[in-house]
Amino acid sequence: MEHYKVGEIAEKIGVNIETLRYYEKIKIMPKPKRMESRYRIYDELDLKRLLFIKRAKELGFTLKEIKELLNIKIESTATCGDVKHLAENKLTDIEERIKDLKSIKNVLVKLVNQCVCEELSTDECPILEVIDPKTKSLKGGDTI
Amino acid sequence: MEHYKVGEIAEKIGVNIETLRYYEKIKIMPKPKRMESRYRIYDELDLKRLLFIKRAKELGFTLKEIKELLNIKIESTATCGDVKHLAENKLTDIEERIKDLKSIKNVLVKLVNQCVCEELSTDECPILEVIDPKTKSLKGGDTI
DNA sequence: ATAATATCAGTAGTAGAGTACGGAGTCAAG
DNA sequence: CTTGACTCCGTACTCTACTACTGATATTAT
Repeated sequence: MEHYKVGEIAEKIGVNIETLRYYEKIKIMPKPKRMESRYRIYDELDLKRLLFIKRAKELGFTLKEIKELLNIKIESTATCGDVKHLAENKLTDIEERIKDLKSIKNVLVKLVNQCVCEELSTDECPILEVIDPKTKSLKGGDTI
Repeated sequence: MEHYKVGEIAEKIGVNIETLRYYEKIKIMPKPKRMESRYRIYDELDLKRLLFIKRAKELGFTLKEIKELLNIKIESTATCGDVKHLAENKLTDIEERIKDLKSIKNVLVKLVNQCVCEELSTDECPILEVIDPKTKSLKGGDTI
């Protein structure tokens, strides 16, 4: 099994070393094993976890939410049904994100293909039409 | 045309009044018209813009990026070709977001349908497999 | 007309997510 | 066996995106 020192893994995923210590502190990353010198050692699983965290952040999840996503299966206190229920909520959230991103994408596609930029009055920005006002905010609902 | 006072529109979209003043300050929202009393007045277009900002934020865009998205068509200094080029980059970014969200979605669907939570060892978290490490980070590229 | 409520502008404070700094211990090359 | 690079830990600082507070006007309800 590959293993890395903190500087190596930081380099590999493109984050600051301090970020790794920070993730450890807020418990989104587990405490890594240590060498005799107390240097941290990371493995492939840590690498995967960090890549997931990085991308999920870019996709708009908070570290708190990412922690929940990563812990979905470990919640041994919850019944399988509970976990299922919560996973379903995350799923709904993600489906809505995909839907809205697709709407934005469509507008950009039109913009790129037709190059309509000159033809639009300053007042009508096509991108404003993509969000359906009927979509209610789901904030404050269930969390996993 | 409908119009709203700051408190009304804040209520309508579910943000703090101060947030509206903040958005005005950082110029992501235009300066609104005023009543004789100097009270701000917002209209339907402002409402749409604010809904877009709110949702785009939830989708992981920064206010800076959202500003760029909203200004894509107004950049009259840029040639149509430039705008097109930049819109294409945004498009690529969004397509990748959709792709990765779909991967996460698939894992959650499996989780929900098969309720595999009990069957997995603590070590193997299915969600960690969704991000393809070959995907390079595109940070620092073009911005609009 | 007057109390309660809303808005004004400016400034200060907060939460989340890092990022930097400093002095000490560790390792690897010359 | 020392010099330079790496890592350790704790603490302090930064940046983004708000959020709160204040004392002064403005509007609205009774």
